[in-house]
Amino acid sequence: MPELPEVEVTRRSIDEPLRDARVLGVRLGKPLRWPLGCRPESLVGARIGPVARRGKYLWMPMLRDPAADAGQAGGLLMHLGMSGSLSLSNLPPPAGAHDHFDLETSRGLLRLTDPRRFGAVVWSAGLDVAPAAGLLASLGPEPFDPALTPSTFHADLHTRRSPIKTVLLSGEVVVGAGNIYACEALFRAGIDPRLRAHLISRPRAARLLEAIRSTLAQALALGGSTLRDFRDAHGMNGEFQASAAVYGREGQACPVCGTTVRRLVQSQRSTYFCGRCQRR
DNA sequence: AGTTAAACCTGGTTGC
DNA sequence: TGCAACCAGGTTTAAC
Repeated sequence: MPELPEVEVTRRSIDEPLRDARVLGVRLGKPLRWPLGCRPESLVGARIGPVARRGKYLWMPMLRDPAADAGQAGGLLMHLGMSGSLSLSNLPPPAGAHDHFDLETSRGLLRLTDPRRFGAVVWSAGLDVAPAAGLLASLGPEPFDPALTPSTFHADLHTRRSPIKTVLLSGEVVVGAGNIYACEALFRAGIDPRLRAHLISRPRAARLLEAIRSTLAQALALGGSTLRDFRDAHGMNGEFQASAAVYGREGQACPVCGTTVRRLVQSQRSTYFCGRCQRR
């Protein structure tokens, strides 16, 4: 479910409601991708700081007041995997079969529901995202980072020989575009997803960067994409999927030229594209 | 070293 | 109706 827009929508839906909330308890369900990395009880008493995002990861600071608090300061690095979503509620229903992490706080219960359990909640000591860098080390720049320019983007693409679709999915050149938005951005940029990244010209790289930004920005404004089950922490679904030109539309007419949208498999993921609008 | 397959899981949909 | 096969928003790990 969650690419950058969905994760950011989620972040915005929990940041303010949980600000300065106290952790009252933790409940763990089945194992997620990685172990929590600390005793669940050790989180009790912490104060939740501003929730941040890096790529598709969320960072929730667990602050301590040194005066009368022996607990360790750090934070929780959270990932929604393929099927995860967070919900925040004052009257939560009993934990279901797919509810694998509950953070009981003074401002409601934050719950991670994740049927496939590709998601994660990992403790990391330290007050910033950076120390949790083990998992974040290979991430490329944020799509809206001003330091990411057509020049740097083009230079990075120039070092990759894989198909551009695969390179975008790797998140090593720019983070945030998953399968839906990589397909949509390539469509908007008029680039064939099979084109090897290093062969992309400077002007086309500039156009692709702009397409990635406009696609992610539009998705964010529409609350993300809800293909099956994505919801923000208040239960609101996204609306971007209705705006998708090619994703999930194999066999349908391209909205621009009418050519039949095709599907192919790259890196074991479906790629949707228009063979006429998108060129090598 | 760089690129590609396999793996982690569950559930919904499709087709015989 | 039953059951096998395939599909799904991600990312690490192992293998060419």
